Amino acid sequence: MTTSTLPNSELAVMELLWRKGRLTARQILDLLYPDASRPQHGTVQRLLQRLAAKGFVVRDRSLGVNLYSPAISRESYASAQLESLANRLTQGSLVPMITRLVEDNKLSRAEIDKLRRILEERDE
Amino acid sequence: MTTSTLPNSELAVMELLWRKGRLTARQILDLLYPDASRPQHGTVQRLLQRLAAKGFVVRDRSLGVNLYSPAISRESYASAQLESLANRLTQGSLVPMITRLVEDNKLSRAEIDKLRRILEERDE
DNA sequence: GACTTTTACGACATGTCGTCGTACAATTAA
DNA sequence: TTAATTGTACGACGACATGTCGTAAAAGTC
Repeated sequence: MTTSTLPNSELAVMELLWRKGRLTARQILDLLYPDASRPQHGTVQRLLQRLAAKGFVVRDRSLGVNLYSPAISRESYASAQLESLANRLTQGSLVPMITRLVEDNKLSRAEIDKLRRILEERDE
Repeated sequence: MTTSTLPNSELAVMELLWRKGRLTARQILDLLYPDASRPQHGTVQRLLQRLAAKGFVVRDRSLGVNLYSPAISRESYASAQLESLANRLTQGSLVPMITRLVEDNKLSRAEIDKLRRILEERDE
């Protein structure tokens, strides 16, 4: 199951779905193009169709209108991307990347604390 | 400084440079296309040129031939990609991604231990 | 039944990727 | 020092991805 990387436009749609949970195409249109002067219907429909084809959204046809919801959580997508990054660059390990971030002080104290807590839970 | 994401072919070149440190175009050609039947010179040269344009490789012209070496370490590139991933998906935080990986048992005990050690060093 | 909304999808312009080939510069061999 | 070989730069292209419309058919509403 190769979780592909989504292009910006599709990610923007997922972003909305992740935030709101469940939307119609029209709602997405309104949120995505608030100042819509032109009829971008097609665009949204296309994006939704591509996302459905990739298995990222689920269509609920039971009502008259299609309701779209995420088929994958943000965390799943994000962690899959992280895994794929590690596989591509550092033999699947997170260690080199995180080491570097720590050395470069890219992680806040709070972030480090949270990470430590998470890692410790698996370690009783 | 937007560290762009490298396409596969360019990443393959960087992979060699990261491994070997410093190579001529010809060495890269031989390593990249061991069974080279066709004259892929141009391809490698093109890739190298694009990488140079993006600032990923350094050219050393001092000798007759160009010597190419990485301008960015694997760890820098990897951690920059990780940062960009976090910014795009989880408000810049690694916590949600790593939490998910831990919950899904995607991290080995060894990996978890290493990460804990790294995080603790910043914490005396 | 006429009008509006929704859906599906073809089309396309633009851009990136991976690859060649060719023209020119530099090196080496005769 | 010419000729042959090797190295460099870069234009060109097909293939495919991306972002966007438009339109035609299906569904729902008045």
